[in-house]
Amino acid sequence: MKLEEVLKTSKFADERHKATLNILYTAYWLKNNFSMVLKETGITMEQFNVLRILKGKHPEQMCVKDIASRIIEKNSNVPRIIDRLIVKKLVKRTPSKEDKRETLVSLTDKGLEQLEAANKELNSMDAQINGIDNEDARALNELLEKMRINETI
Amino acid sequence: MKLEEVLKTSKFADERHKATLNILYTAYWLKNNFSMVLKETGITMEQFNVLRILKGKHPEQMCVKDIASRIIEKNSNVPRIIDRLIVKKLVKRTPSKEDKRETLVSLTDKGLEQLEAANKELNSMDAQINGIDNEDARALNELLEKMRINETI
DNA sequence: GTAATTTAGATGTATGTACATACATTTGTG
DNA sequence: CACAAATGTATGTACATACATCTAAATTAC
Repeated sequence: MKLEEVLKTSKFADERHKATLNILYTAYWLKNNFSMVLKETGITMEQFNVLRILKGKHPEQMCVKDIASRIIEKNSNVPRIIDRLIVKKLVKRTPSKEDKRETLVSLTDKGLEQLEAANKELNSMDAQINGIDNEDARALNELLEKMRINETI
Repeated sequence: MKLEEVLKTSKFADERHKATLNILYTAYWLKNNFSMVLKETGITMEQFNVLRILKGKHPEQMCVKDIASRIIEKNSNVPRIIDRLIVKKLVKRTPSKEDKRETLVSLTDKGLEQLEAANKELNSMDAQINGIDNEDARALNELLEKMRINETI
């Protein structure tokens, strides 16, 4: 769907302005689709992201700071996301012995299980709704990284 | 900056998967930059968006539903964003006479003034941080709209 | 070796999102 | 006209974000 239809307006100053809004809307659209699928498994997208990051080191532990550095939304409050994952018994949290300031977090068996179930569903959803192939995706990645050329954050 | 550096990982299943994360991150990056500029004027990006939409009809009024249909994040709670703009005296809200269910909202002078000041600063920020030209932007818009080919929301 | 600084994480507050629900008003249908 | 359904808006709750501040622990500077 064209952005003009989505936002019921055609008042874009130029293609650059439209691209900015288009990225914001596409991210919203992606998040919405992901969230719908994840809802069935009872976790939010932010919680899924933390589980996904933990899987990268599984069965080892990661400290909160390491998780935070790999998360997309850098301002996320990782300790609070972990709180909710603990309640659901998807991760466990233990104080570090080397550095007593740190908290170490790792996936539980249940967490790994739920993550893999969620991944399966997300992949099949993505295959259905995402209309680009790997070649398009490569071009898209180049353009996005070109846009962020003056990385300020 | 490459996404690999941003997320401190290179574990992308393929270019499509990377593109998904790249869009999410670029939207986050855009929002963050916009928010930083808007912070000086004391409004959030969501509040700015409502002001921007109202300006499209200024000095006429818009009902809440019309505002909601033009906003990017369709699940936003527009009445509550308006609440906060009222407190800051940037918009005013009056009950509709034609349809007593509706609430009509319009920019105040102060609202218009703040909006234009914010726009000036946002444009100069965009010129500094956004590394694409209009031709790139056109390609980007095409790819994003191709991605959303199976619009489900 | 102790004070100052930095770092890791937790927590409080304001704002926003996602979603369910409530309520008044309008519209459609017999 | 009556009454069910749809519509426009507001509100409550759980979760998340943005950001400031706090505590404890580690690092550094002198």
